[in-house]
Amino acid sequence: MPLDLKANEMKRVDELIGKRRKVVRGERLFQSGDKFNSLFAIRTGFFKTHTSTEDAREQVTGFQMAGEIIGLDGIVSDRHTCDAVALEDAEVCVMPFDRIEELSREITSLQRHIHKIMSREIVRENGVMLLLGSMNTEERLAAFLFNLAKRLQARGFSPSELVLRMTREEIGSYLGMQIETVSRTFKKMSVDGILEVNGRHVRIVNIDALTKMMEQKK
Amino acid sequence: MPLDLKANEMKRVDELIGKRRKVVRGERLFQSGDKFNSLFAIRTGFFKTHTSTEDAREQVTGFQMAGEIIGLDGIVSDRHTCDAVALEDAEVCVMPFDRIEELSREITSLQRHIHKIMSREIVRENGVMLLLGSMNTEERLAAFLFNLAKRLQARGFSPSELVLRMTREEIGSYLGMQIETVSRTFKKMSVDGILEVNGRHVRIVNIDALTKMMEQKK
DNA sequence: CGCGTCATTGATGTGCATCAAGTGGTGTGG
DNA sequence: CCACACCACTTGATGCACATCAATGACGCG
Repeated sequence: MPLDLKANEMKRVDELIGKRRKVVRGERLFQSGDKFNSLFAIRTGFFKTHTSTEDAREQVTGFQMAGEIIGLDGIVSDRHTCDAVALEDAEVCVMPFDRIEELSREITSLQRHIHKIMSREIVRENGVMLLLGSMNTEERLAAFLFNLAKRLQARGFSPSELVLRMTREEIGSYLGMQIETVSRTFKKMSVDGILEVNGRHVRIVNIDALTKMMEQKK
Repeated sequence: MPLDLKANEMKRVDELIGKRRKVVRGERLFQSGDKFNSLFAIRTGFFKTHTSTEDAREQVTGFQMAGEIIGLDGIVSDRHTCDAVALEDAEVCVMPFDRIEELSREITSLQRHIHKIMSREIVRENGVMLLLGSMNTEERLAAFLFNLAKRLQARGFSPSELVLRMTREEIGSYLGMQIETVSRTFKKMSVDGILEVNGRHVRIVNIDALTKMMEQKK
């Protein structure tokens, strides 16, 4: 999201996001129970976040790519309530939340920016609830791919050539379906001429059919 | 959540929440597409929020009771993205968001408070995603009732005597299940001696069994 | 280049949706 | 004040979408 600042403000925001941290593939940026100190802005790489229950059940709650913010879950209780795992080597900006609050008291546009980021996450999760609560498996996978494509496009990548960074299992967890069902649904969509699927390489052949598939009647 | 203020701060926050609005049962407090101006704090009554798609599909995204805040979805795009409907006659405080931001630039504890409210909503939605994505119908209903009971208890009501303000259909929409399944699951839990169910009057007889039911293995 | 992880594919089972019918409670108008 | 209509809910019968079980195939990377 855009955030226009005056030169002197820019400088102060820059120093806020000065510290960097590298996270190698498979490593956790934070995990449930960790003390919350900072938000993280992804510079490069790809993450998943997931919650887990005592009985070892896991639910992937989101996939995040460059330019997105993770860690918002930690604010409410000063502890993180989910895990963030790098799905490929990544680098993040560490943004101490105290400093964010301090600065956003002075820089109105930053304050608004933070609020929008949090609101956007709420709206995003509303969308996932809609997906999980009322769509069948085909619609879910279509919505998932469409969303990925849009985000890649916004970053200047091709919206039709996707390289999935997550396993079928992680997709399944996110979409509330079993790994075999994910696989079969990919197959069906490729038989139907909507996708070309080759492992983690997915090409969207018919974007119109894909969008229609998201809103098919039950 | 607690919010301790000095006397002069208190006064200013008080005037922020000065304006009231009554919403009769069935009426919408706001709906998708409405311009976003204010957050709403529920003084009395009970609400549901739901999203809808073009193809008329609806998903209840939450039920809110006295003391809770609604409208956070509107911040990101300056428009509401869901509907808020009163399930019983209600009164809310109208809190202009501009004023909230203004004040929270001056009152640090208010600023933190707002951030926590938004983060809490994010965490709550994570929980719903877990529920929708990985629990069976019994577990979902158990989790739903347990959550309601906790919130009522926090407000000084009995945690075992519930009067549901929503229909079976609304419960079903929230939990991603059909109305008949909601009904049958209530029945089963009452046969199992966990609940006593009489229409919208529900008594939790065996809270231990209820909590165990939330974490049964798949 | 071999081994383990990830993905595919087929066969079978089942939890929940769907279809269908009926009950009870509540408000309304004759 | 009763009869009717309407709505929310329940209950039973049936079907299907997706889970589960099982086996094999194909990478990717160390």
